[in-house]
Amino acid sequence: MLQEPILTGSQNCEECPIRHRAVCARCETDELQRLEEVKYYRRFEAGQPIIWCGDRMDFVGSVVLGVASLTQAMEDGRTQMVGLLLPSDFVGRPGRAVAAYDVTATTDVLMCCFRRAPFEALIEDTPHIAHRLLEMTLDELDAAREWMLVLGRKTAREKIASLLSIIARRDAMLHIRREDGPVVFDLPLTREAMADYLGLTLETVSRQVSALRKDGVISLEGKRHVTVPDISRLLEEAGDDMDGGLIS
Amino acid sequence: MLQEPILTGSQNCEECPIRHRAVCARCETDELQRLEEVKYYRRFEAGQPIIWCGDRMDFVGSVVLGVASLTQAMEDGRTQMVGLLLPSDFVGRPGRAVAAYDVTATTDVLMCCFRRAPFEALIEDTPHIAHRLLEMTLDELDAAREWMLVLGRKTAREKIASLLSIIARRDAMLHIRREDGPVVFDLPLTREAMADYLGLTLETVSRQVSALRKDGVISLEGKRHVTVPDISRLLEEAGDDMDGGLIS
DNA sequence: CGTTCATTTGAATCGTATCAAGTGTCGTGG
DNA sequence: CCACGACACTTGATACGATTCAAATGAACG
Repeated sequence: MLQEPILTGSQNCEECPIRHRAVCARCETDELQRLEEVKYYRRFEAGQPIIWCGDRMDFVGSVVLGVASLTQAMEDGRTQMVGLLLPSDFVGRPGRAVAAYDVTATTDVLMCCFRRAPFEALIEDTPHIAHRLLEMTLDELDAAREWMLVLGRKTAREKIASLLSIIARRDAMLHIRREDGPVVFDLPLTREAMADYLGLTLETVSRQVSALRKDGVISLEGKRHVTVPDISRLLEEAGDDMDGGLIS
Repeated sequence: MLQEPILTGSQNCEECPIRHRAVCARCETDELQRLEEVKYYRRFEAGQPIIWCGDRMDFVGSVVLGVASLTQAMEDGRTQMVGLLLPSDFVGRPGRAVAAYDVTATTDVLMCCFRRAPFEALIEDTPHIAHRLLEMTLDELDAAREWMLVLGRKTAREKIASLLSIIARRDAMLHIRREDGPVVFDLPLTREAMADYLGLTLETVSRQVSALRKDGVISLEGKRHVTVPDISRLLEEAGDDMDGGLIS
């Protein structure tokens, strides 16, 4: 398991892959310097916990590389994913010392961490950071609400199609691609994680993925590599009618 | 329908019932004055739309009195409530000109509105407002995530118990009451609104409310007035084990 | 008194969960 | 090189919970 992928933290903010999307996006050079003083990098292997619910948090930070998940659990073991953390997403809540959710590395993850106390002080007197954080929080709230519609009202098949759409859309934002060609991506989630995301069992996830494959909505190579020949067909299956618009 | 209840907008912020919980909570007197310059009141009758999804928004604002709901709809009519707006809750997203959700008055509602453009300018140079808005948005995000667990993983009975707990908890925050006495409140929602909140049908809501009544978890006078003899019993039914703690 | 609307209740159906078994792939150790 | 277990995933049979469709009840109002 001691592969060393691209996870070497660039110490330099200017070259950081999330420089223009993370909480620091709007910072000027001098503001970045103040951030760098309280920042450090941490790596987590796929499957490893990043934070346990109830733990004291001595840092907040950004996902730089990889995928992490925010989950909530009931005592009897039922769990629900409540956030999918992709590169540039923020972890932790300023002003809160104790974690409210479990955070787990879904793939190998590189986090850019800020010591909590000095970061909170920075928020107070750096409007560029506070503003960006507000903007990001509003975006997350919108995402959470879209997700609520999925959880509350969509069928299993629609839920799977919705999840695939979300991942496809994100991928479309990163890798530039032709307008109407097939979309190709790797699922960063196991069937179980997909189930926790969608409020289903892993068996139902498996069945519905197979069904979408049989119906030609997607095709698979291996278990994780997905090709979507016609993205608007997938969106139709998801029950959304935002036709075509990959860039939200 | 032309009842005129307590919905007379106090023009004076100092006497406003949500003065210390709304977006203006942290404002100093001079900051309040700048807000007052761009503020006006609007009333909405129960059942009336406040904003339609896709509408241009020329204001943002706070719910002062009453209950409103934020809902998302699919083309085929399925709808999911994604926010329950109580007094002091904020409506609208600074920086966004077009409404993303339908907003409907569930009861009679009094809103304190701010013209959008000047309000956005105020955010820029009034850290007290920006900060409070961030704090409120983070709270809403937490609420949305708790709700996602309810939608994704709880049974119909647990969903109803969860909703009643949430309303009971809110009521406990407003009306001071003895530590361990019975909790009494009015449901501000119809069975259909409850169903839209919980991702159920109204028939299932009705059945589960009846079941909780038969099992002595709650008692009803009329359809809407609820008495909870033992709040910890209700929390147990909700599947939460936050025992007793009414104040979160 | 009749209409309307919210709610309740009943019976049948359907979708997803549950329980159980089986497949395929990978890495390890004999 | 093959047997082994571990793990992720698939598939099947059955059970159960919530939906659907339908009808009945009750309160509010003109």
